[in-house]
Amino acid sequence: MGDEQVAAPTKQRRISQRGIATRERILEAANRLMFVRGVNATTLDDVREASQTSKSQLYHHFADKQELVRALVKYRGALVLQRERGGLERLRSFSGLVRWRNALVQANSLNNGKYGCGLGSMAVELSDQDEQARSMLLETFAAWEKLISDGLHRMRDSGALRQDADPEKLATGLMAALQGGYLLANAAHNVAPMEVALDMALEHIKSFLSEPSGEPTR
Amino acid sequence: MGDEQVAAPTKQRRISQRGIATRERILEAANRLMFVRGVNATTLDDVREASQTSKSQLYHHFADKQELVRALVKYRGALVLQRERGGLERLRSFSGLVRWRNALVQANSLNNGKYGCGLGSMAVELSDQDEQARSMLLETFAAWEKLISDGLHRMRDSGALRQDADPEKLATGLMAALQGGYLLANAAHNVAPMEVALDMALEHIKSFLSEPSGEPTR
DNA sequence: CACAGCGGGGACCAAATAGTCCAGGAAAAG
DNA sequence: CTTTTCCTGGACTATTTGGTCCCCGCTGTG
Repeated sequence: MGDEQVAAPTKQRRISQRGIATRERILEAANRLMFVRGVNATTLDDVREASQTSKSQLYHHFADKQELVRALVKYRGALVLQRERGGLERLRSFSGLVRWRNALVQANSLNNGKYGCGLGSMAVELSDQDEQARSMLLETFAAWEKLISDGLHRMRDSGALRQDADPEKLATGLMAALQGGYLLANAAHNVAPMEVALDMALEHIKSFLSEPSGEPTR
Repeated sequence: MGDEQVAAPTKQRRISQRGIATRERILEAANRLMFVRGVNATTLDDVREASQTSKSQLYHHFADKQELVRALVKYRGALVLQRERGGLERLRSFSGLVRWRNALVQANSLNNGKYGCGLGSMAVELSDQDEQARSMLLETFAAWEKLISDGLHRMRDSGALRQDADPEKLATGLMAALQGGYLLANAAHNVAPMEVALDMALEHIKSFLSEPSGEPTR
């Protein structure tokens, strides 16, 4: 009867700069810790200590641990996609793919193959445990693969790749090789298997390159 | 001074049939539960309940959770290797590889891609957490890859594969594609990415098959 | 049948860990 | 400057979970 609220005001909470910074600090700490120890093996107390915050802040910014983890999935996904956009957005040639491969290998070799892929390891840990996290990770993988397949499409359009190349499948295969490579490298504490895996995938893509000159073999 | 024991009697515990059966029951339950929920997300109470045993039995047969997990790594590794030996021991042709691929895909499609590889998911969860488990998993992966590379060696020796094929690298690439495929299939709850990944790896191996007739292209 | 030692049930304990609360301080709005 | 709302510190609670203990039963052996 009284003043009904039209177009619900959403109870918009004011948010201060300091609050944003704290939230960011928590996420950043969770990101680091859960990268090296895994999600389930990291406690909120670890995060609290590493982020120099207190319990109440954790629960002020995140409803519970699950929410923190989900926020981390989003956070890490954004990081990876941003990084990958840099390396793949202008991909137009096979040598660009090789450079991309080298960058990933070099980054992973800095920790001797340890820890694996920030996205892949979360996918393994969370897929059977948090449906929402799984679906976010799935989307992120899709976006990542799309960065690759878009590049491959450009290569096909420019004639570098043959018409019978399937950019989507090639991208999926490359992503699988990358993730499998991360996994084996992590188990071996050695980046070598990841190199072999990526090289296999690149070799496979190479087999779809147009003949530089001369008529096709068949 | 007194009666020093020569050649320590090892305090050999008698072990009854019933004891063996209980231990097996525990391992089998842990295997099932940790396969679907993950290792860290499975509690000892879950295992106790699922195996119809009691706390004291768990600790009678395993020193602590870590030991149980390590025993599971061994147990599961033995299962996988046994299964794979069946499919790979007589591998002599490319079509054999295809059959092997189909069997894996079909098995995984029964759960819509969920849960991933029993070995791979443990590798992700444990590699950064239990050095001993990691090294056992590493050995198991090596043995698994060797089953593959042995088959490829046979194919090369028989002339099916060209001399410039590198069985070890091909096996590593195939294993990475498999593991990456499992991972993506798990995230997607769909076996399709695993198929694409395995097909890529098989296609790559195919490119090393000897020309059935006619002279080599180059 | 008696005895030794393994196997088992389940209560109990202790530590770790998630989650709550409230008072006080900082920052934005009026 | 005053008021309101947000942000923070940190003590406190509840629950989960790994791990211990004790006592009894079973089983095989002499």
